[in-house]
Amino acid sequence: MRGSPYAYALVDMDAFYVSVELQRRPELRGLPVVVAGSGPRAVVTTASYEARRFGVFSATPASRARRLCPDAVFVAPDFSHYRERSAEVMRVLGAQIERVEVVGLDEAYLDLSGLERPKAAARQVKAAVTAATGLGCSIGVGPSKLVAKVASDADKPNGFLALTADEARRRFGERSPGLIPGIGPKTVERLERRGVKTLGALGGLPDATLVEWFGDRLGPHLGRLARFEDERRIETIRVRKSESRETTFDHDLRGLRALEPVLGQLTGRLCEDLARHGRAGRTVAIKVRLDDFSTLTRARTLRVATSDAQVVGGVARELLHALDPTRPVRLLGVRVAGLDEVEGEPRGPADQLRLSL
DNA sequence: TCTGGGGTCCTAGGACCC
DNA sequence: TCTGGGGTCCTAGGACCC
Repeated sequence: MRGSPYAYALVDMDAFYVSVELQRRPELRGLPVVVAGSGPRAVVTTASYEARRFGVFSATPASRARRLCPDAVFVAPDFSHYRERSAEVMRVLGAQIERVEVVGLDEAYLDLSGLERPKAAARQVKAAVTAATGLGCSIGVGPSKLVAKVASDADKPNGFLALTADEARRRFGERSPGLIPGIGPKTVERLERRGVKTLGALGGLPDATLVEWFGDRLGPHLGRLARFEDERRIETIRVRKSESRETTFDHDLRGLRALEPVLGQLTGRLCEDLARHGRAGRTVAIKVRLDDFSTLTRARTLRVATSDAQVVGGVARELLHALDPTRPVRLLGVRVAGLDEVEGEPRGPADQLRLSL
């Protein structure tokens, strides 16, 4: 990118799950299609652009989606299929560009730094993805991940937009801070309460003010984001730090008697997958969401990492008994964290010596 | 008819150590 | 007795992302 030694692209697959389903069921093309679970508490995973016109988006409760768009075709999600199609897409990206950071099933950053014509390279990637998979994508290009991401969001579906940081500031200066990934609804509200309604206004605030409002780390960070200042680099390898299984009940459950078998099933699934991948962790945690949507977590850290269902299950059960929720429970989850630490043993002086050598 | 599932990172406070 | 300061580990909650 002009003036910057760095260049990144963000590739975002257009309505990915829906697009994948439409390839299997082409007769649905042009119709409002919604990928969503079937239970009473299901939410929309992805909505086709036709369905979005009715106000149906990702995370819309399925019941509400039905009301907003009674003619929509509902399709049950098939994540193992989406994972396969995602791998196909990522293989195309990897064949075109050396350094790729996969962000989710439908998103990836490309490092275009050092290429003579980064924009041309990104256009070529877009064509290659569609040629190889038949799926559409939108690509943003910029001198930082942030500019690339916001540019990709600004021109979709089937979009392509390259911006400098300066161009991004000018183009989005009057837009809400919520446009920036990392500035969510809570922060937008806190800003609005203080009269800050645009990215331009936020970016122009003195650090001292932002520190006063949001603390000495978050405050200045928000200012930098608003000015599209972003130093993050591509991370081609991500180490998973925790793994969890959780479930929301169709109807709330009450009492340990009802919850315990579910906890056992969740633990079984989690530990089986952990063991299969040779992963283990030291911290066992449970998560309980009550009928009022408040969420409680309890955790205990062990001396030794484990993926043993008996061990994890025993700790999880103890945590649940100690918590003993009296209100009806709508969600129960179990998590193992600390997966990235040294295998097995706690860190004594000998380990520290070994690690420092 | 409210609000999935799987993650990451940050903050704040307490315990504990030197 | 009127009271350090820094560092690490841990827990709980919360914001946010795809």
